[in-house]
Amino acid sequence: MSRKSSPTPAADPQAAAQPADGPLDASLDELIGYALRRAQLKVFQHLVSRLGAFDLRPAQFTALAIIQQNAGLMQADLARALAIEPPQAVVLLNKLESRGLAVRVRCKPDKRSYGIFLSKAGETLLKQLREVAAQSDLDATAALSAEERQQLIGLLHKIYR
Amino acid sequence: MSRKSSPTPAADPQAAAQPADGPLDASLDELIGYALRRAQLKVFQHLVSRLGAFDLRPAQFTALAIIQQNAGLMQADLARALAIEPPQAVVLLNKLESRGLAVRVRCKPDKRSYGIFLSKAGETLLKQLREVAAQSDLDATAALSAEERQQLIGLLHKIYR
DNA sequence: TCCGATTAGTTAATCTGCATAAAAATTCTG
DNA sequence: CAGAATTTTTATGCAGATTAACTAATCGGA
Repeated sequence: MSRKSSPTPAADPQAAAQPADGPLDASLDELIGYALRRAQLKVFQHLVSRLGAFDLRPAQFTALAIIQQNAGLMQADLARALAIEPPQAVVLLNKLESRGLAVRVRCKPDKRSYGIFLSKAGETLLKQLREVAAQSDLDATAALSAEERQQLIGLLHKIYR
Repeated sequence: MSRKSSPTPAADPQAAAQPADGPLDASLDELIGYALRRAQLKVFQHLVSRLGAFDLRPAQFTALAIIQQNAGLMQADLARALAIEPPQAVVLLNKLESRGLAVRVRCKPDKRSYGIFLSKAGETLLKQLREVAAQSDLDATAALSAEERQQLIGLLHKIYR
């Protein structure tokens, strides 16, 4: 029995899987949100399987890219950039650091915070990961032409910019 | 390590407290997967907040649409269509049934399985929900023109079809 | 017919990801 | 210097999802 009266239904970050493939139709294909979800799921899962070879998850890959692009940033900045809460940034960084991919460096002026940097190994790995991700992207969107990909990127940017 | 010649340029807390779209760049914007995820997140969260008024989540809305479009289907079919595991379909259906939106009807030839149907109330609500979802879609993609929306839908369909 | 294998659905235990809250350390301010 | 504010960390809890195990019903051959 579900005794879930749900007093606060609004704050719901990541929800369950919505769509799928199969013979069944939901007659929802004209909704951008529905199409977005299904396409995103496919591309995402593709990337997950590729990053699995490195025992990494997409969020960790993204974190590495953010750290490289903003070397020396603080954890709070990283959390904001990833749209996660600070405690999550801690566990994420712990993993990256325990693998020797990133390092926390105490800030001289403010000893509360750290500057975050990629290690040499992190830099090297990230370079590989970028190639892997780019290839995964191409594979997952093999049905599109190069122009269509650019078109799609442009449209998506308009939505979230 | 490396050159920290620029003394902590990360001191850029920024007033814009927007989650995923902050001042920080990940240099990942040319990846379709990255753009897809960010756009999907925005549109999805928009829909979540709209459906919150009905105490429903996107997966439940999708389930209603699938049930309507495939009246009499079995739970295993529903699970497959939603890309979820059977136990999850049970929870989902329990919720819908306890709200009087869907019904399980014992199959005559095979008393193990049920046929799933929308109730009258389910039909009525789904009609509303389709309008809500369509409006949410438009709101979340207000930056796009009508043509661009059609273009986008077409490109997305190519990815997941 | 009867017994084993299979299938549909359910239940329960567990895992995971994420959020909220509180704690610890440091800095800032008046 | 005392108190407020901040950066990070720890602790706790919750909702969603997966696996394994259980029940009930059907099927298939000896």
